[in-house]
This record gives sequence, C-alpha cells and structure tokens, in this order.
Amino acid sequence: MSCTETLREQGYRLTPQRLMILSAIHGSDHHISAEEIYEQVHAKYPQVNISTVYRTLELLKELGLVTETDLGGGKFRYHSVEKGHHHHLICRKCRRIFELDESVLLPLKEIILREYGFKADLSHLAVFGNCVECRK
Amino acid sequence: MSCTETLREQGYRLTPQRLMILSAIHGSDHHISAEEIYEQVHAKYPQVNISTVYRTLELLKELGLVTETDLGGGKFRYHSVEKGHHHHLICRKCRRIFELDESVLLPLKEIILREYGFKADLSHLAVFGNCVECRK
DNA sequence: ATGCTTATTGCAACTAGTTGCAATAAGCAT
DNA sequence: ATGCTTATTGCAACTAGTTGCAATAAGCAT
Repeated sequence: MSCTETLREQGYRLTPQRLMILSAIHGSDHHISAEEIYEQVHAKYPQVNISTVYRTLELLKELGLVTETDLGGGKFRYHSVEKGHHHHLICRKCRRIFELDESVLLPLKEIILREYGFKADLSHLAVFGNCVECRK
Repeated sequence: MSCTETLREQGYRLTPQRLMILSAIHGSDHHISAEEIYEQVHAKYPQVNISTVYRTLELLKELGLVTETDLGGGKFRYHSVEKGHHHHLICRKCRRIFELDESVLLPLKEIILREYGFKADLSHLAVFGNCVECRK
C-alpha cells in the first residue's frame, strides 16, 4: 500500500503540501533533513510554511511511513520506510557512519517482547560509539 | 574516581559553575533536565548562564560522566553514570516508561564489536514502542 | 602573594523545532 | 456543481539548545 493510500484510508486529507513533502522524501536517495524538504517544497509552492513540513513529518512518523533518525550534526534526518530497514553506527570521533545489518537487532527485539511484553520499534536505530580506526 | 578528579586529571578547570552543576546532577534522584539544573544553580549564583549549563553537560557527556537520554517530552534528561547503567522502554501511546535490564543489551554489544569492530556506547538507551497495555 | 597564560564564562544572536489560533480548503452529502 | 463540516494550513510567537567573541578567572610558575 502506498503512503497516499495509507493516509486516505486513515481519514487524513491529501493536501498538495503533504503530497509534495512525500515526493521530496521518496525522491531523495539519502536521509533528507526537514530543512531540505522545506527548500524543495518551497521552490514550487512558496507560501508553504516550515511548520507544515514538521507537522507532516510527525504524522508520517506516527503512521510508520517515515523514520526519524538523529545521525548527529544537530538536525534529524528522515527516510522512507518503504526503502527498507537499516540502522547506523555513528563514530563520535570521526563522525563516520556505518550501516548496521537488521539481523543483528532481531534477537534483542524478541527478548524485549518476550520478557517485557513491549513491542520495540527499532525500525531505524542510531548507535553512537567509537569505530575500529578511532579505537586504535 | 570522582567526577571532579576526572575533570582535573584531564586538565579541565574546576569552576564553581561546574561544581554546582555536578552537585545538581548528583543530588537529583531522577533524570534531571538542563532547565532544572539551571534553576538550581541559578538560585544560588544568579548570573550563571544557561549556555554554561549546556556546555558543561556536553563536556560531562564526552568524558562519560553523565548520560543524556531522550525520554520524550521535548527535552533531554541527564543522569550520573556513577549511579549505574539502566535503559528505558518508552510507550509511544501512554508515555509510560519501563526500565530495561542491562543484561538484555550485552549480547547486542558483543555482536557489534565482533562483527563491526565498533565499540557501541549503549550506556543509556531509550527504546520507543508500544507497551503490553497499549497493544491490547 | 603576584603575574601570566589560556580555558571558561556570560552575553547576545542565532538555529531547529513546536504550538495556539484564525483562515482556508479537502472531500463528503446534497 | 454547491454548500457544509472540520482537518489542515500559515502565521507569529514561542522553547530548547548552540555558537562566536570579548571579558574573566583557574591554576600554574615565579
């Protein structure tokens, strides 16, 4: 099911703002920031406000269509869930980012569910620490 | 080794501001916010600026003396590392917070170290999701 | 105890993100 | 196609946190 279908199905309105924000996120091949989304949308439709971008991102997060990740650098980055789950290891020293395989987290998710009855949402985890190089 | 000893050993100066911020963190039995620390310090020493609080917190984080956690609610909360490691499961619906045992995360840490050579800093993890009650 | 170096501070101006509210427009019923 | 309801938007004012820079003071050498 596409994002627009999910929105409509849940009773949310398909405004041009929302459609443009969605297409900015889907069109981006990297993790896009709210500011970058705003610039793209604003270029086509100048009166759109940044608060609409933030509100839409919050809605998309709630519906599980988009993930928000703190990759460092002072702003959150957003990513379409459709494009697949992945996680990040972020080195505090050199700031480099490594991808972490999904499979590594599945056992943890299961333990938390079994022992706490808690359905953990680890859809886009960012783990800070020190990488091989910087530990030498 | 105490926090003040660590600071001095690393060549940082022991200013009254830093000592008061440390004592506010140590004196707190819960996870204290920057604003709460500021209020306590400001009460005794009114010209202290909030930016000094943030800068000191950043330093203490870097030295591994204090952990910063996003427990929801729009502000970070701070906690002395000395008081022991623990983690949180935060329900997105009811906002309740459950403590997660350290042991659950150790296998994950080991896998990340073995497979990626990455020393993950999972000293104070916050995992969002849905709790038993809210999943019914 | 005094002077000197330089880390640290307070200040002011900034950035990312949030919120209340009146105006607008999506999308349903007719 | 038109009107109506109410979710959504834009705006302005806000909050949490950050940054550059000149003034200050910690703590070392004398």
